[in-house]
Amino acid sequence: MSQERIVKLEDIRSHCQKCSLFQLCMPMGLGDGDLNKLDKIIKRRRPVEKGEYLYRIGDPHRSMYAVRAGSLKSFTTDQEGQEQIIGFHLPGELLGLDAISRGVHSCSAKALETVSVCEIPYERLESLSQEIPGLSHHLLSLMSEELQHEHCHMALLARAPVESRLASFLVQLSERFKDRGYSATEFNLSMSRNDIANLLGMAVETISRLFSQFQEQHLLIVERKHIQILDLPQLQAISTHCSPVENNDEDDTSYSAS
Amino acid sequence: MSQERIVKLEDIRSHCQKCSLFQLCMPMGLGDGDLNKLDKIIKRRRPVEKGEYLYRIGDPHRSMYAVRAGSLKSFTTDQEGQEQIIGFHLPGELLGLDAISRGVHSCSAKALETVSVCEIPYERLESLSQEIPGLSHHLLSLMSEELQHEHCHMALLARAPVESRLASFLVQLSERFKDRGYSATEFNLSMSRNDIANLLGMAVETISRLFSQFQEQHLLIVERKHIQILDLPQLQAISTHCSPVENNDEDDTSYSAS
DNA sequence: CGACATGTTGAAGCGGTTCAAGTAGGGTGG
DNA sequence: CCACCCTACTTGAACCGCTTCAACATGTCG
Repeated sequence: MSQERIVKLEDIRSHCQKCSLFQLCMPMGLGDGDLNKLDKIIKRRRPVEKGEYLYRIGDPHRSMYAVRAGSLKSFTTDQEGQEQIIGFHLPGELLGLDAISRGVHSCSAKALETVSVCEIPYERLESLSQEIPGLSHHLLSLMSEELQHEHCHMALLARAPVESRLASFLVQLSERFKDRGYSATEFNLSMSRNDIANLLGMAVETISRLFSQFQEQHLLIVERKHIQILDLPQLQAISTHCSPVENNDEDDTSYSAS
Repeated sequence: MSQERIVKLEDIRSHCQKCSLFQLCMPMGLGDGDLNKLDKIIKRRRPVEKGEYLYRIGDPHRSMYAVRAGSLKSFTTDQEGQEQIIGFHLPGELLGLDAISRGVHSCSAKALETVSVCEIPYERLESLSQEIPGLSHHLLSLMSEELQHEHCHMALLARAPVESRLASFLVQLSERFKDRGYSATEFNLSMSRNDIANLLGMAVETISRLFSQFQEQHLLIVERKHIQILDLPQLQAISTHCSPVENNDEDDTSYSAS
């Protein structure tokens, strides 16, 4: 059993470096010792099936999660039970950063397909922050990135015409897939048209029409969930970029964890 | 000179407890020693005049700010220079939490009127986090609250009709003023109609029409910048609340800084 | 195979924008 | 102090982008 435990840790570590927790661990340049410490607090969970919740609004769970495989949607619910999708989470991305202030989740997370995640308890992560300098800064950094992204999305919802919204969505997906080593021009949508429409603040029918329109313009080929982007530059031209600050790809490297 | 310094610290501390940094310091139950440590890293700045920037997109400034008096707007700028307002900042509120990930500000902050702020350098705040347990958690908590608020705003932009948007905006302002000891039903708007329209993703003309409409419905009295709310319950009914999770007013008290 | 969810396409309607004109403050210079 | 201007705001009317409604098509799953 002791041996089984060791094997499991090895397994997690290799996964961390390759995918899920990459952005959580690597930018800080953790040593082997630190990586071990982090490994030890990570819980595994049984896979979450399509349609099941990872957590719901109001759940007291004090954890954050890293997606290992599959995808999820985050959404809030208004007084009438209407859901508003905040975003989608692909493999290698983190979620659950919203729950810190009140100790309860302020949005729900539902699996779009079978999902496997690593669970990282806040409390243990926070006490670990005392031991690993830079971890705390990194958490703040992650949240600030999320804030930044939501600022862009707000600009999209407030000002952009529908074509720009869908184009932005597709370009952004493309970039995320590319960053994770997948094709930037060919991928499957794990979410329904309804979910896309909800995220972008428009009607489902409009999404359909736009996909058809984009196809007629030879910007992409769409067949149900499958997307093949033919003219990424043109899609980028249609989309709206909110931040004129160019990504200098430095990320956190300029900050030396003291 | 040493005496002058002491007086200044006393001054800051009294200010912190009363207004600006209240939400930053108090929820953690800082002792006198800790409060002194915090006081020491806070810089004063000369007042920022109306129309001047506290910081701009791309500025490398690694600080966060607490508003002592006056108000500001935060906004991003898209490729065509069009601004999208993220939010307004009233006395006692913090801003600049966006700049952590890249080390540069991802939005600009401009004074709507003469503003005085306290500046808190990140780096010194972070090193202070090592000394004061709970400070780091509190920063995360503040950011997560901001995320939560933006989720609501996204739902507003994506789904709500214009009446709900303006009503929500007014109700929210009312609550913020109330929380700070001002009247919940009578206040002055420091921002222009244009800025409100921008924040809520609509045309200036629509804002004007809605103010007139609300006045005809005896929900409020508006005279230029001055707002007097007559029927707050009705305004709340018109507005949309995104989170069904009731504010239990516990805030951070349930979390005992270990 | 049938039933139900999901997606597509067309046509009508409307909420909110855009355009245009007019009003009111607030600041400046004579 | 008034005349002036300029910006902020208001109000009306036409227009249009997108939604809504309706019908149909296509998968998908029991």
